[in-house]
Amino acid sequence: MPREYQFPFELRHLVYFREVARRLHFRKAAEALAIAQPALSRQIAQLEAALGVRLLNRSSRRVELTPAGAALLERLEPVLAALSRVPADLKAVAEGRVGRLRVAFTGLAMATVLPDILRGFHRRFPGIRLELNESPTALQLAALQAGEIDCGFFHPDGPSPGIDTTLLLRERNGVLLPADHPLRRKGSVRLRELAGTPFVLFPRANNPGFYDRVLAAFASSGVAPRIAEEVWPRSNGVGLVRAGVGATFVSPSEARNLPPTVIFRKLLGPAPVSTLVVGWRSQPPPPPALAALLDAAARHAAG
Amino acid sequence: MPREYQFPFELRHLVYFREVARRLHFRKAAEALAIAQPALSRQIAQLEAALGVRLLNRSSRRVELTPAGAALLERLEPVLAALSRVPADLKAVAEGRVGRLRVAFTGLAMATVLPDILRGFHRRFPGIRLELNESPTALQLAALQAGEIDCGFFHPDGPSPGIDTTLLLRERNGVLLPADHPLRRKGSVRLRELAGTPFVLFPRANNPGFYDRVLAAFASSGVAPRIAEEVWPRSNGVGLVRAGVGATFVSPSEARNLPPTVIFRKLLGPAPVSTLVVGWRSQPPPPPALAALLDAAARHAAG
DNA sequence: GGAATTGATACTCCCTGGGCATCGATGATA
DNA sequence: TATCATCGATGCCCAGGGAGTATCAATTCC
Repeated sequence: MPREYQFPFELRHLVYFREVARRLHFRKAAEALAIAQPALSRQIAQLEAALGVRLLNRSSRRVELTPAGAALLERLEPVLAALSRVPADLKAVAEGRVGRLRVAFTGLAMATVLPDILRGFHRRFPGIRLELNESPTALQLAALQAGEIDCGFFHPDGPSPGIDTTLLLRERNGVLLPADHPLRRKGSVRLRELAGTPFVLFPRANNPGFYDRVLAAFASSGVAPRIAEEVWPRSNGVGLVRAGVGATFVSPSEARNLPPTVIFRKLLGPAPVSTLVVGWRSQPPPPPALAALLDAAARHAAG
Repeated sequence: MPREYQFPFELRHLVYFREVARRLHFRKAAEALAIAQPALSRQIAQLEAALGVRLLNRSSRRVELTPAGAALLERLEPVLAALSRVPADLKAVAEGRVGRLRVAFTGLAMATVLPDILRGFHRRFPGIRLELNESPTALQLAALQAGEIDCGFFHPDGPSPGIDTTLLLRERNGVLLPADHPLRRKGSVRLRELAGTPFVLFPRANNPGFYDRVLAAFASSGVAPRIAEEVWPRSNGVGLVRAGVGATFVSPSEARNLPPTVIFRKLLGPAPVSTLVVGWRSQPPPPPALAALLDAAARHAAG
């Protein structure tokens, strides 16, 4: 009997028993298992002793299952089948062929680079299930630290300890104006010209770095911003602009995917700068599936 | 690494790994497993080598699961849980507390003793699932020999090799007459008085012993039977009698459960005798669940 | 910077699984 | 009916390897 940690038997006993129970013949089963018949007899006897139950009625001419033996065989089949798949499955997980990635992103990420990155990644790694959740930068950083997500697409406000990042996007923002805005005829505008225009921004806590860059741009233009609304996620800001509530800031990449019911104009002079990175825990090093996604992101940024 | 019969690991490795994966702490896991920490480290290393995959990232201060380790833990939980139930389940099967019995019976058995036997048995062994199938005697004997049923309630025609039986019922049959039969006023009749009455019998092959006893009873009464129909199962014969097709033979026990739309009369003089037994394979000896059913049947016959 | 804690390693012991030879039992065959 | 072949069980031995003890190297905390 094996040392008892929890089970009074070992996988060996179960596999041996299954072979005997299938063939109802010790010698043939032993041959199939590539062991000698006495060894098999002893292992079966051990298993019976460990369970305190007779599994096989055997004369020297016939071997047959007891009800308990039949019940054991029945229960064993699915268990052993599941275990036999484990090695190949784990290899696939380790190599990144199958698995799961928890990915967080901001609205800007989804409006710009993320769809392309995911499309290419999913084509090359169809076995990886992505769990995508929109989330503001601050929450993404906390979730990364806590190990709740594997990577995030966010807008960094300086470096974070233990988090590595790759820059994906760094763009001077332009402004998004309602279709009936007085400056709609101009090809580009200056912040100073927008002194009287109400702006749609977002809660500072969700991305303090960019929020402060917005205020800094206003300040260096010598105007004070009129903040009409704060809205989150940012994608809803476009609707407010279309509704004529005010203007807002968007990056050129984002503007390309907006309908012509709103007007995008480049900013001359001071302008807030959006940065988008993908970030992940530096320790432990990214497992293969994550490494593949990060690689896809980096190549998208470069190409 | 264990000798490779099929799996590159043993249950021990899996249980050890689960403990470490749950606690993320080798020393505490070793303590819980009641082994020394070095032994645990080595078994985990072996498991990783066998799978060709790193399961845990460990520094001397932190232990964490790799994606492959997380996948393994996920797959292990249900498997180990299923295996941990096996010993108790098999014990229950071996003791006859749970299980399955395949029981065949004839119409007469169901019309007489079987319901009582089953009611008592099921109350005392609620864990035993009964699979009940009506089947003629000859088929029951073949099914017993082939191991397709565990016991049968049938009408033996002499002893069968390898089959043990217990007598449950041995009754002189009476006759079942249509309500408008000329002899309906008599309290009992003789076969000789039924010379002109057509009879509803059954295919001889389904119970040749009883069939021949019927013919013998007619012969010793000096009359030749008029056979109107042969029908199977026998319960349908009652319907034909009620329809006025003819008379048939039934045992007094069976007659007690028949509606007053047909008339049962005892037979004086020669009469066929019905015997009902429960039979089972003599080798191997009946497992507990079957033994309990056989015991219930025997006690019903005695009591 | 020292101390404590953690997982890994070196070495040893001995338990136990496996092989070989053989036995007793059971049908098959002549 | 006597012989033979085949089956599973048993006795004996060997060696592989699992577990224990002592110790090491690395990391973190005070």
